[in-house]
This record gives sequence, structure tokens and C-alpha cells, in this order.
Amino acid sequence: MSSNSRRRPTHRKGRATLTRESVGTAALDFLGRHGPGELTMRSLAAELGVSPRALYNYVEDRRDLITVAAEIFESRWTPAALDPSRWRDDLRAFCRDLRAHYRRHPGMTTLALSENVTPARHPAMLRNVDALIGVFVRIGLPLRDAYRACMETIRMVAGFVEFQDAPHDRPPAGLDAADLHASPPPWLTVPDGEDLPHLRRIGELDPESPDTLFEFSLDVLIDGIAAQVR
Amino acid sequence: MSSNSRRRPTHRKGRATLTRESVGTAALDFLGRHGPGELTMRSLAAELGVSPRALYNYVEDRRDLITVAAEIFESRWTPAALDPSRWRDDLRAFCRDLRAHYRRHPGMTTLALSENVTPARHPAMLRNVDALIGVFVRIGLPLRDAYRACMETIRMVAGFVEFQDAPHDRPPAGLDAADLHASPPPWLTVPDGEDLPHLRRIGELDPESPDTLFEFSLDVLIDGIAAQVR
DNA sequence: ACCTGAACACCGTTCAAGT
DNA sequence: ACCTGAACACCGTTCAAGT
Repeated sequence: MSSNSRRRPTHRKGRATLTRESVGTAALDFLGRHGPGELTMRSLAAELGVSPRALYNYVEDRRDLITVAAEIFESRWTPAALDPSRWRDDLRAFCRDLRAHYRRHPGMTTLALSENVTPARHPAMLRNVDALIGVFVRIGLPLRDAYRACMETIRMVAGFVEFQDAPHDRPPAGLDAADLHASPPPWLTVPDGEDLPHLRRIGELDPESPDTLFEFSLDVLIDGIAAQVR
Repeated sequence: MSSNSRRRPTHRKGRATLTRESVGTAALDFLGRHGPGELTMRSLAAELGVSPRALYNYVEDRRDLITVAAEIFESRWTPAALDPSRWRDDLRAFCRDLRAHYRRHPGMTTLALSENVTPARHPAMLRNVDALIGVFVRIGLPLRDAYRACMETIRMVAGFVEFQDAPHDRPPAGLDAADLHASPPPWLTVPDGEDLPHLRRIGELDPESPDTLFEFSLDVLIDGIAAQVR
């Protein structure tokens, strides 16, 4: 009784009371605005208007903070349903949406990885994964292959965002915009004296947007998965 | 004349003279033995038997150090030639070899990414990329698709190593070995009260090795690329 | 119960000085 | 030319003390 009726105060000294979840949400939203390297206990505390020490009342340490942020990140992913009868189109839309989701917090995956945070802790994530596996089963994949295809799908999208979109969306300081939107990227410019005929010809093509590159990756993924159905 | 005949000493105080390349090599090899988070200017200097300040005579800063390490990493990748007439088998072997190469220095890609180091700086890397594009052209892909397929191939392998192999090969402290080699991983264990039929059945299958999972990814990739040939 | 401020052991980087 | 050692501004984390 008393433990239920006596509620935690919702405010303290003019600002909202911190909770484990509010701290994690703040960390996640911080990642939407700044690079992962800028997320420190001190900078987050400053943004919340408390001392760094205060955060340790809600998370165990920096690794735990990132764990909470990753969980909230997963809970915010609400994909559309997948209809097995038109799975190709639906899977394409599903992946486009997942890409947009990852892209909202660039570096989240890499950060969790570098901090040894294991993903898929949130029930919503498990439900989404289960549904994706279900579609692959329905189109005729054996259960094990359906699981593999699910992992491959998520890994492809996450890899595309981390390796392709993240550097594109948050250019490293000291590179001008023209270089960044070029395709092939400047690092594929052929050095003098090298005989690299294909790269040379690609350099002469119109630059390509990440979006059309992503569509090609989707073509490969979807056709590749379809080929596993026997 | 004199600037050529007067060579740099190869040793100093009993240890080999440092160079930009030897420092980068040391950093790369350090990544083969320790996690990326352990690679600091101070720890690397200690391993080389010099003061941290000494490294700054050869690299500009930590980011530059990682740039050099990444270049040497690329120069060490010596893939076998690809024969267009049996491109499926050759591409499979090519990717297995590339995976092994990445795996020798887990975290190299993620580290370069988090430090905003742009990849593909070494001429050897450019030659390998050009050759891979060449095979895709020879099997009938338009040049632009050949370039896309090349990027997709490398990104798939890099993503697999960083997201799948790296956590597997270097388990986070505090997880026992049994959990790690399970498939599905422990984070896909179905919580009580949740109705996730497919995940539940997958949990009952025999655990799967990363190697067979990688072969499935290769099946999807190769069949998917083949489907783009018209 | 939850906070602050000082402190500790790290880190990257720079300065001044040695040889 | 290349090094060392001290120093500075950071970081994560902990301690002791406040309210």
C-alpha cells in the first residue's frame, strides 16, 4: 500500500526527475544530434543540467548507458507488417524504413559494438525479428534459412548505414562538400601512372546518390533470398 | 649526392629506429592482439619502448596513426585472381579470404570509421577493387552495376566480420563461453509470456557456427548478383 | 534518496628542455 | 634530429560530504 501510494516526485529543482529511461533517451537523442565520440558522461550530464556523478544513480557506467540507449532505439523501430503474397515489395519497404531508422541515430550500432553491448534486448525488437522470420518461412525457406535471411537482412541495412550513410551524412571535418557527394568517392580516384581501367571509367560517370546505391543492394538481397527458395 | 649517401641510422639506443610505417605497422599488429579500445598513444609507445611524445615525430595525431595502420592493412590484402568463367566459385573463395583478412585485425574497420578515416588509400587496394569490378563487367553487368556489386561485396564481408565475427571472436568480459557459441544467441532467447513461435523453434535447433552462416550470406550475395545480369 | 564537488587514474597533445 | 619529462585539458569513475 504505502509503497504504491507514495509516489516518486516528478520534478526536482525545477527540472524533471531523472530515471534510467529518461537518461537513456537523452543519450539516444544526443546521438541524433552529435557524433558518438561526443557522447560522454560529462557532456550528457551538462545537457541534463546535473553533475556527472548524478548519472551514476541511474546507470551503472558508460557501457550501461549505451545499453539503455540501444534498447530504447530498438523499441522505437515500428516496421510495417509484411504480407507474404507480395513479400518482395514489402521487404523493400521494410528495409527502406529500417535504414531510415538506423540513420536517425548514426553511429548507434558502431558505438554499441565498440562498447560490447549485445543488441536485441527489447521485446519489441524480438517481435519484429520473429515477424520477419515468419515471412521467410511463409515464402518457402526452411526455418534455419529463414533465420539466416533475417540476420542477413538486418546486417545488410545496418552495414549500409554505418559504412555508407554515416560518413556521407556526417562528413569528417576538412573535406569539402563536393568531394563527399562524388561517386566514386575521392578515394577511388585513380593515381597518376596506375592502370586501373574500370575505376577510371567509373570516375567519368555521373555521381550516384546513396539512395540508388541502396536500391541496388536491395535488388541483390531480395533476388538472392528468392534464389534460396527451393 | 650527400643527401643520398648519408643514410638515416637504422638503430638508436639498441632498438630499431622508428618510421611512419613502422609505427603504423605496430599499431596494426597491436589490433591483432588487443581490442581497439586498448590502442592508445601511450600503450603503443610503451610497447615500442619510447615515450608517448616520440610517436608524434612520425604521425600527426591518433587519427593519422589509424590512417597509416589502415593503409598497411589494405596493402596486406593479396586476393587470388578471379576467373570470369568460374566466377561463382572464385568469388566465394575471394570473399572467404577477405573475411579471414579482416578477421586478423578485428575492429580495424569500425575504428577507422569512428575516427573518420576514409578507406581505400593504398594502391594495392585500388588494384584489387579494379580487378573485382572487372570480373563483374566480364560476366555481363553494366559498368555502374559492376561498381555497385563490388562495393556490396566488400561491405557485406566487412559487415559480417564487424557485426558477427568480432563479438564472437572477442567475447565481452562477463559472458561465459557456452552463451557465446549458441545460435540463436542468448539475446534471441524468448522471454516468458511472449508468443514468438519462430524464435522459439530456432532456439531448439542445433547451434550454428559463424562459418556456415557466412556461407549462407555468400549464397545470397552470389545468387543476388547473378540475378542482376541481364 | 539524491545531489554536489573534489579527487584519482587515465587519455591525447603540447611545451620546454635535453643530447 | 630525435628524444624525455612535465604539464594541460580532457575523460570515466569514486569518495566524502551535503540537503
